[in-house]
Amino acid sequence: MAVAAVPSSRRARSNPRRRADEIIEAAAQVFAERGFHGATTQDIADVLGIRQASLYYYFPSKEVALEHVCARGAEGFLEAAAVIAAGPESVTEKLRRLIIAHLSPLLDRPDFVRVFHNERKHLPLASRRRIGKTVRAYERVIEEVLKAGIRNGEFRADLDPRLVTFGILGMVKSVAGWFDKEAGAKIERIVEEFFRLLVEGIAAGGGGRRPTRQGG
Amino acid sequence: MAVAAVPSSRRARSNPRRRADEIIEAAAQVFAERGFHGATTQDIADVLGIRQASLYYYFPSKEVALEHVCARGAEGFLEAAAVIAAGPESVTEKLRRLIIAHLSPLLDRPDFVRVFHNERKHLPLASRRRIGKTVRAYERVIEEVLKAGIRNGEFRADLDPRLVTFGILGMVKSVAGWFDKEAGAKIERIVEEFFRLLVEGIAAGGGGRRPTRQGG
Amino acid sequence: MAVAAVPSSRRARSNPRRRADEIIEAAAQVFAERGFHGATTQDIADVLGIRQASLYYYFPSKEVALEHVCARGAEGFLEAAAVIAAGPESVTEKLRRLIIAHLSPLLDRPDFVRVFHNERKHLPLASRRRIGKTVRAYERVIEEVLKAGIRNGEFRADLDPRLVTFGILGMVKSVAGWFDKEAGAKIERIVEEFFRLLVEGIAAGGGGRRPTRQGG
Amino acid sequence: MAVAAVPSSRRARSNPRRRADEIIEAAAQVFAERGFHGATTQDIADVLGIRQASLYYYFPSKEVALEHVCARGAEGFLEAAAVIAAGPESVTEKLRRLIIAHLSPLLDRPDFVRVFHNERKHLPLASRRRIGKTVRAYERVIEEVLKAGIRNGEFRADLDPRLVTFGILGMVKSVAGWFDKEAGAKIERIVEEFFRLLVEGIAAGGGGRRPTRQGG
DNA sequence: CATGAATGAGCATTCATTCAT
DNA sequence: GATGAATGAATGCTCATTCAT
Repeated sequence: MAVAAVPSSRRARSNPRRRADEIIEAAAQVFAERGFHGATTQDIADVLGIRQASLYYYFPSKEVALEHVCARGAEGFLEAAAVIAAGPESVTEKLRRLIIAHLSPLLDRPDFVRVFHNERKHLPLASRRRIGKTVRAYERVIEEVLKAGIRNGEFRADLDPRLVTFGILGMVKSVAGWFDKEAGAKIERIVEEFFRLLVEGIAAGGGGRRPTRQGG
Repeated sequence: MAVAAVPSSRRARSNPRRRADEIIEAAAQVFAERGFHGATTQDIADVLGIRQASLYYYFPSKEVALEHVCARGAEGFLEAAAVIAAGPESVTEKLRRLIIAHLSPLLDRPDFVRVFHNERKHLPLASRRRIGKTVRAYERVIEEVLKAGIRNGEFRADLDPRLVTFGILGMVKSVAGWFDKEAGAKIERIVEEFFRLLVEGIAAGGGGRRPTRQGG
Repeated sequence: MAVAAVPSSRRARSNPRRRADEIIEAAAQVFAERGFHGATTQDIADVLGIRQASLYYYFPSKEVALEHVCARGAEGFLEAAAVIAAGPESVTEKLRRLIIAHLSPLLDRPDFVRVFHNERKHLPLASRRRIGKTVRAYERVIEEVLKAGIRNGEFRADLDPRLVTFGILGMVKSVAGWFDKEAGAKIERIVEEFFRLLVEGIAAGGGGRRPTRQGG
Repeated sequence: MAVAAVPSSRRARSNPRRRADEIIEAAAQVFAERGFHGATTQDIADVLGIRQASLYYYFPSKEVALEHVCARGAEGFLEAAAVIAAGPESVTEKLRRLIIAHLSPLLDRPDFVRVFHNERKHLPLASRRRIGKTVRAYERVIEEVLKAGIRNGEFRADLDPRLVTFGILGMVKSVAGWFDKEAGAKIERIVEEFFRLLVEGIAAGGGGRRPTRQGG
């Protein structure tokens, strides 16, 4: 699952496709670390050990590099979620799978996902709009799962599906910010923890206990 | 907590202290919108209707402006949380209050909070370290509340306090990203929804129910 | 003939209006010498003894500088020609005046005129179109004078007004290319020579003589 | 004089000499359209449908390409003019033939001629000097014809041969600038019109009428 | 207080050119 | 013959910052 770790390829025979991907990968890394506007094309070139001008053999502008990075960062999210939503499982199980699907990409392309989350606002208008539509479609998929759960009684009837969608995504998205630091924490543990937190809540023991304003 | 409603102040005789605050406020607005490196001092000057060079009468560098913005964005978080944590209420109620305390600043200085969250990584090393310590202290306060809840039986015994802390903060922090769009949604509704989500979970009926891998 | 228009200037500091004009003047000089694309902004700065970046305080792009230069290079041509065309003189005299009017600007702003002639094709589409209209209007003014001359019998009846217009303009325009080298040659001499060449032709004796294909 | 009708030659086995000529032809086209410094080697390659690097198989530098283009643009002018000047015809007829000789190359290699006229100033010093000598020799040939005409009484005695040479060349050269637009206008018409304009002048009817300053 | 003018440092981008294949 | 890959050297332009007034 880990990236094949293609050596920076000094030898004559590197696949050109691979080379272009390496460039974008370096861009992802640098954009993730310093932000789009905080990163220079020189930084990207330094990662690759090539001259700055050489970058432009592979992509025509820094902005286009960002588009590529964001595209790969967003890749598959909507499709995976749609497949899960269309499945036969209980909504509770679907929720678990959605969390897994949301977090998995962080394992093999964390920088891409981070850049997609944090730097997509710097995309040129056209691609920003396009990607915005995908994001909203993604949110809608989750919202629909929540609604289905409410309808079939698996989830609380008084849930605000939209707000809860944002809450779930916020919680899960935050993982991108600290996943490196906590690299030891297996992603499965995180998934399980968040899944139970979302389904059962924090409260201990017996059932329908309503937390009261004044508490115990 | 109420918005100070400082009129954009075109008057000649405004308190110099106030004027300096206006500058920082404009910086916060622009940094929030375009990011630190994506924003220019010209952008800030434009918001204020003054010349770019005039900014330097009030702060010595763009970086220092970011420090001011982040400082005000982080202001009070730790103290407020510490006060809540030290209070006599149940940990469940403390959790509710912590959420309120976390979200309130968004009401009167949303740009500052956003910049603090998203741009603090561009701070010079010294202040980044300082602010990092505060953040970790803040996280620890919450973690301790969770641990206390586990100890006294209010919270599930198998909770990972650190992971759940991150989850809660992630969920709550995400509000900063969409609060504008959902301006209609009263902050109280959001607090209530997230509070219940965290305490009770999403599942209907008895909280004790263990969600199973294969679900319904 | 030089533009006076010196409004109240400040102290030792030169009038900002003047300064901006100086920049454009340097640009004209450099564009005339090396062509638009052959000239660098550094070249312009060198002429002025300032740093290259300082140019951008006065104009936003090299292209805009070219627009200014061309604008001043084209300035007044159409108006002057229209005034002459509308005058009471004979068309023959009008022709003489048109030649004078065409050449005079070379005396006080030769570089501007040259750049207008040779580099206008490098203008951005919008201003190129605008200036193209002016040029065609200018040509039409001359063409109309020729037609009037044909109608009233001052000029040969079998003249092709359009072709002759181009011929006249071509002849007169060529002066821009060698005026420097021949600086000794007074402009009045050139005007007179070209005027007579155009009106009487080269042939000695009776103008009515038809040159024959086999000549002599 | 007829266009060689070189098919754009996609075939692999074209004569290498021919191929090199095609490269230069493409260069001429692009230099004519955008100017030497405004044209890129990529532009030239695009015209040919080959890669940019491939150009360097045929010529060692862009500057050398310009030398070739200018050389072909200037080719034959001096020789043709010298032959005409040495002929037995009347100077009037010689003038007509000189005009024809000057304009003919525009028919089969207009881009070369244009580049020679407009871009020769960007040639490296050595070839610029060489070509400058040819040009001056060419001008001298014409000047001598004029002088001969003055001496033998065919031309007006008060003509300034040098100035009139420039005037004639300017008028005739200008054709290069608008020949495309007026492609309908047969070159013969232009020659005839300019020839009569130069010999007889614009004025109608009876002979030695001196145009007066105040005219009709 | 504020600004006009200027600039140093840097940045994205271009482009002619090289060279191994 | 031709090209893919790469690069050195600009080039136009931006921007935070300075400073005399």
